[in-house]
Order: sequence, then structure tokens, then C-alpha cells
Amino acid sequence: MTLSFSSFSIKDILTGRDAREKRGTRFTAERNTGTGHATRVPDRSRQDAYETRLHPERLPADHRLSAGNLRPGTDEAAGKETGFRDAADQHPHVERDEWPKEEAEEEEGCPHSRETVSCSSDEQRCRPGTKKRSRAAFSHAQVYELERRFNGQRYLSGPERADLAEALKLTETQVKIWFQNRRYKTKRRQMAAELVPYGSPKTVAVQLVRDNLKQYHQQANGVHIPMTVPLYHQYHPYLHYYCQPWSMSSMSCGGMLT
DNA sequence: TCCGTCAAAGAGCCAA
DNA sequence: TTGGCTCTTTGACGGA
Repeated sequence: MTLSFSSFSIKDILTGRDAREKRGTRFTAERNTGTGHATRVPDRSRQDAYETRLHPERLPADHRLSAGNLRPGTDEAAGKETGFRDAADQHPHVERDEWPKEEAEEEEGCPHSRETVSCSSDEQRCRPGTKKRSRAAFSHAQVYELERRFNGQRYLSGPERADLAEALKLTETQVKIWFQNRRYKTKRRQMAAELVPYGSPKTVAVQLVRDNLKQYHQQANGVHIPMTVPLYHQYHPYLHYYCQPWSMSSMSCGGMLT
């Protein structure tokens, strides 16, 4: 699995070359101020959301998704058309529905036309009265971009969501749901981490493997070989693309490790 | 077959 | 009323 992203870099993302032009579009996200519900215990994620939406500048820049940075190695004009296809092509196991169906399908009245799974492959979903839920599996490239965006900002405004959806060839609802699920997953992991003071079993296991490997390298070579390839990558393959190693300790990898 | 993960739907809520 | 939020549940999927 080799992705050769070249037209944008982590530095570009973090410095937010496109952020400044889009500051004013945060209306929708800011509308829900996340001040907590009267009948609910205010949780930290709401506080985080509140904080995030009050002070978006504290987050890494709002790296607005554009055709140009979507498609490394191509100019903006060509990039938008092909989107992530190159990246996806390098993931031969990319999902059955990895890339969007054609517009024609959308106009044939299929109620699932905007969903990722086409009716042709799942006909009963189009039968009235039957409700068979599909699980759209996003491609690695789509997830990568979603994760990257999530790493930059946990909440999207309406226009931002629309842009991202269009760029990823997803529906706005899919993007919205993905962010919702992603936020909650982050929170869940964070809570789980707090419940287990010495780390989750998975974390402990990773640490054990890391220690064993370290020991192995020391024994084999007599020298310390730094673990340049994080072991967490096996759990979060997308993380490897954008998560800076030094941010592991600060848990700033878009919540992947919380 | 079991279990974990994930996308999506639903419930309940809030703010504008 | 609308739209988005958190949280829970559902159903599909893949790995062990």
C-alpha cells in the first residue's frame, strides 16, 4: 500500500493554506453552540464542541478540501474529475461500492440512489415495503480524507460539508453521519481510556509487542533501532498517513487514539 | 459461528 | 419548524 501524495503535505494541512479564505463559512456549525442540554449531564464532548466552535482558531487550520489537494500530483482541473481514484486504485481491496454510481441511477427514482450501495447489487432494497439496510463501506481514500478533515476540525459547517461531500462523491448525509459517528467513537475511546488507568487491553498489548520488538532488535543487533513504524498503524491504517509521530503522546491525531 | 467494527437510522434534545 | 447534536440500536460485513 503506497500512496504517493505530493501536492499537499501535512505541513500544508497544519498551516492551513486555505483556511483563511473560509473563516466566514462556519455559520452552520456555530449555530449549534453545544451548550449542553438542560435534561442531560453535560459531557465533555459537548464542552469540546463548544470550545471548538467558539475557538476554531485553536484547532489546526481549516484545511478546506479542494480539488487540488484532493488529488495529489495533478492540477486542480484534472484533480477534481478523478478525485481519489488513483489512491483507491492502489487499494485493490477497496470496497464494492468504492466510487459513486452514475448520475443516471440517481434519476431513475431509486430511493437508494444516493446511497453507496446500488440497487442493482441489492435489489430488494428498492422494493417497497422491504427495508434491508446496507452498510456502505467507504474507500480508503475517502476515509483518509474524512479522517484528515476530522483531524483538522471536528465540526463542519453546511458549506464545508457540502464541499467535502462533493469532493468525496458522497452525500452530505453520509459526511454528516460519518462525523457524528466519528465524534462519538472518539469520545467512547476517550472514556474507555479513562476507565482503564493503565490503558486499554489493546494499548497494553501494543505496548507489550513494542517492548518485545525493541528487545528483539537490541538482542539481534546490539543497537537500539527506533520504532519508526508505529504499531498502532495495524489498527488504524489511515492514521499512518497523517498522524505525526510526536502527536501520539498528546492524542492529537484526530481522536483516533483516544 | 462468534465477535468486533462500521454506516446508518432512530430517539430525544436544543438553538435559531 | 428546521436542522444538527449526542447517544443507542440495527444490520451488514469481515476476521479469527
